[in-house]
Amino acid sequence: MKQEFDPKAFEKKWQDYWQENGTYSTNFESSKPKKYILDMFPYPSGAGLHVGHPRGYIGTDVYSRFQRMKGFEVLHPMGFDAFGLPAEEYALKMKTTPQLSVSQNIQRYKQQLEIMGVDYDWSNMVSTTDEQFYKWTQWIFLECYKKGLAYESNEPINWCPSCKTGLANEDLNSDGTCERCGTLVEKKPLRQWVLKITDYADKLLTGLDTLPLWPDFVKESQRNWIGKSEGSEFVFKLVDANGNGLEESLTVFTTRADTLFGVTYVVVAPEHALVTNSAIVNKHEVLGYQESAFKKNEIERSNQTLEKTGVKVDGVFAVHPATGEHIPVYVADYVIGSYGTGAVMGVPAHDERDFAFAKKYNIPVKKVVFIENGDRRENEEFRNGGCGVIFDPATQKYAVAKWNDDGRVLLFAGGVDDGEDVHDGVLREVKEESGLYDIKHFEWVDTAYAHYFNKAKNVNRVARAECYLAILNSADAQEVHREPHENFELVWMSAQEILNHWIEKNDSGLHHYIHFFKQAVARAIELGHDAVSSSKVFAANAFCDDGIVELESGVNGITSEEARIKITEQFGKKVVNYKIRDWTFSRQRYWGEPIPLVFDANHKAYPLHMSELPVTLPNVEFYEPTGTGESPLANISEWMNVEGYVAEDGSVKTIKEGESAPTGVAVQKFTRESNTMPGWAGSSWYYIRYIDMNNDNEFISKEREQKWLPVDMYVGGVEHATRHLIYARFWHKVLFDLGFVHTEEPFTVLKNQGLIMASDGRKMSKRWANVVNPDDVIAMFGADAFRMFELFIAPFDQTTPWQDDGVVGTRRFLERVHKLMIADHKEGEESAEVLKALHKSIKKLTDGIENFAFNTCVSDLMITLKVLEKQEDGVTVEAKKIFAQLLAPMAPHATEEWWRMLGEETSIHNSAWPQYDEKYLVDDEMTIAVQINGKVRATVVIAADADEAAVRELVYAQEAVQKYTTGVEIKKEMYIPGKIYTIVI
RNA sequence: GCCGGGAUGGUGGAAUCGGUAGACACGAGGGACUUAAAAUCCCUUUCUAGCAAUAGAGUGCGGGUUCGAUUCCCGCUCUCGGCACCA
Repeated sequence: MKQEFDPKAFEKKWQDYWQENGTYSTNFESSKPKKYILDMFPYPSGAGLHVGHPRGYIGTDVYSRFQRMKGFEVLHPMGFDAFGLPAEEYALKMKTTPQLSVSQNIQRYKQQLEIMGVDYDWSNMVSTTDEQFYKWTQWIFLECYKKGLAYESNEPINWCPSCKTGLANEDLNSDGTCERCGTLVEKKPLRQWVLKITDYADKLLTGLDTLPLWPDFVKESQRNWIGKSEGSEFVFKLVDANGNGLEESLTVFTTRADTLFGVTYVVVAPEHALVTNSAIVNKHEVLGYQESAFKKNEIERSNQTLEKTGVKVDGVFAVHPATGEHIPVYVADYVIGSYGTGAVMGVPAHDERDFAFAKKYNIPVKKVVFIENGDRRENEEFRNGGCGVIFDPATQKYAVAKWNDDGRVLLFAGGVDDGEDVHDGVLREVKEESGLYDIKHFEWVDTAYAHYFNKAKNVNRVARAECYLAILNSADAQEVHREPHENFELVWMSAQEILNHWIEKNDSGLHHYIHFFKQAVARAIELGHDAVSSSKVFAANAFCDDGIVELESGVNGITSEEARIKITEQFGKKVVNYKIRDWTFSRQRYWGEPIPLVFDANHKAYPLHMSELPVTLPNVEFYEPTGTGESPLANISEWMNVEGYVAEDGSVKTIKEGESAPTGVAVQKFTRESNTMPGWAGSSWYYIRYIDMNNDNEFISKEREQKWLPVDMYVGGVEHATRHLIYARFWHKVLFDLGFVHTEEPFTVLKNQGLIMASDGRKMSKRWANVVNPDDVIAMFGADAFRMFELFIAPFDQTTPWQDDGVVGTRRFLERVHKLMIADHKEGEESAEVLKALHKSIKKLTDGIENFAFNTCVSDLMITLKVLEKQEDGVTVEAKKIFAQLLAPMAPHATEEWWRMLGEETSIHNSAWPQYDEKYLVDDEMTIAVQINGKVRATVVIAADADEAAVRELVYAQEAVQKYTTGVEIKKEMYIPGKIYTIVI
């Protein structure tokens, strides 16, 4: 053993030793309990790994080493996801074939992982591009096909003109550009295979509730992506300009059935079938609009700030399902053709988008949902009433009642007598209370329901209050006779002053006044009377909250929730909608798994027989995408065209050279499906294959599946929160329903490693020239120091910047450990101090590694090392061994070296994880902080079993305590055992 | 806009069944060793005042509960992520 700590001298040696001796190989038939620990396998790009990538691999490496030492049979495999666009693009750029470049990239990745000393068993590695692997990817596709989950479609799909392939929704950025190249995708009708993931939408959603050990944000992202929305559908019959019924009708989807009576128009997406209806009078205009809408790209269409556009459909009217009213029909591209029914009911009063549209096209706004203020109470007495917002155009001020007792400012308001018309009643009250009789315009603005307690009468009340806008002709006031309890006077204020006053009061009882007032002012501005109020604060808008719905105008209403149920039952039906779309599974590219189907002369599709798998990719020189909607494979006639026959099970068997069909079976010509699968296919099930890599007969044997699934710990990047993790869960659930796997979910625990940013705060990227290469760090500091720093840098799941000069800290630590290890052993009994430090450390590390709290584990070992280092007569060999074992998962090379040096003959990584003994953990004395008025003024050290009286005596013996307590009255004191003695003076 | 995280020294971060804030590490400053430098070792390092003892302030901001709040409650700000004209 050298005196110097020299990682270069032993790292490679042990890496070779571990591989040669199968130190980490998995015994699948072991009787030990299993732990399946999995990394999201990398996509081997040409750039290699930077220091951010291995963070997750190091985390699972530590975790799997720990579990192995704890006695589990561990499966911690690694592989490569290498089909798909990026690999093909890279090969094209390098003027080579993807077969070659992928195998080179895999070699490079493998090397980089190897020098980190990660505990993969490389003899158990998968690549999605291996024929023996994708044979089973094709098999799973066929199972989906046979179950009716794969269908051929010619619907317009996302087409990337640059990548020359169709893409799934999941392959797009949120702005509608291609995730690969940033090009705007087009909608293009294309023959394609689609997987019915929507059949599993509900299972994918409810399954999330069975995954308590997944990060919440991942589950939330998936819920968003699936986008379940429960609502109602209503059918609007259509009539022509003469009121004659048309054959077609219009079905709309809404989550706000309670607003049905507020519908003043209906609107369809440009894609909607109605657009081509023969009854339309302004066909030219409507089709022109459709064309211009199709030309808009996703960015333009999805830009909410963009003004809404649309065209009225002349000659066709919709019949309101409840009122029978004939209402106008529009085409507008703010309606999404692919969601719901592609048609919506327009409720300007209660939907912001409809409001904006209605304002632009002068469509009436009809309010049917009214704000509800305060909590519902028992035995409420119903009252009708209202209030007035009084505006004097001459002074541009509003009249309000200022109460003399508390200075509050309120609207002029009053109750309406039984039998009296509300409009007239409120007008009368407003005049009488304000004394302002010369009103030229009096208009209803809104209604509210307010719950309150009337102190004077001692009753709970709910008031239906109508708010009116009153525009004065003149502000001459008549003298008002007020009752003693009407202790207020009229004051004039600007709209902003009144609003500020109410906002300051922060009185929930005023909420509906603020709601009323804003609308009244907005209306005054709209009518051209108020020219000074800020239009931003007083902008007219839609009321989109739930409230009270009046099914008949002016009649006491029901809640939105009740109304949705009632209206849906009466006029429509309940419907559930999902945002998630079926999975576009065809790629018009070379580098992917061929879809194992063939077509006969009539383009009837047949699955290939199991014996035909794998359908291998032909090796070719040219594989550029064609852009025609077929993959380059379509041009390889010797591959495309096969002779075969339909077997008994309906699948097709091809006839190879020297073979012939069974007698009596008709031989036909077939053409292969030329599309290939998307890059996500192989990664949707690879975790299953690791368990039974070399099984030629099944994708996994029943026994191994039963024993090894599900994955116990799955670790990877946050970027896979939706796509990969939805696809994999989807296939797993399909395999579950087919009886091939026994669990409904594939991954029990999911953890995401945080990103490591460059030290400049940006993402590490060639583009910014800020990439730190792990090979360089390892060359300088050694693999163990690198690994430890990756663990130490921050909590595992937290994004954090890389620090170039940080690795030196863990390197120094290892050098100090080395010094300790090579020092002479202490003979005889270990000191109590060392035992206590070690056992505390065992406890801390055991909990810490289990919880992925690696950063605090590293720091804990540093603290423990300090205790060991300061022992003047050294530490025993047993203590050194325990310390090495604790460190072994994080620093596998150095600890292996020390372990052997200390006389062990088998690998430290197969040794048993140390157990702590509670008896070493108890302290014999405790430190109590003394707080005086909440501030720590002293600490006392006393025997751990001291009682309160003893503590108190010691506390008051402290000079620092006496300084504060002498001659002062002690108001309160208490002792929180083992922690705090607190005194209040 | 809706939903979900986060905010602590010069830096990365530690401590949350409420109980001595700043562990551990980097960096910085000082010292030892050395002809010198590197490496190593020791000391200091939240801010303000003070030679010091010490005092005051302090966990994004404003309130509240409590003997005591980084931790719990209410109201905000900023920031990162997911979804977004999804009716």
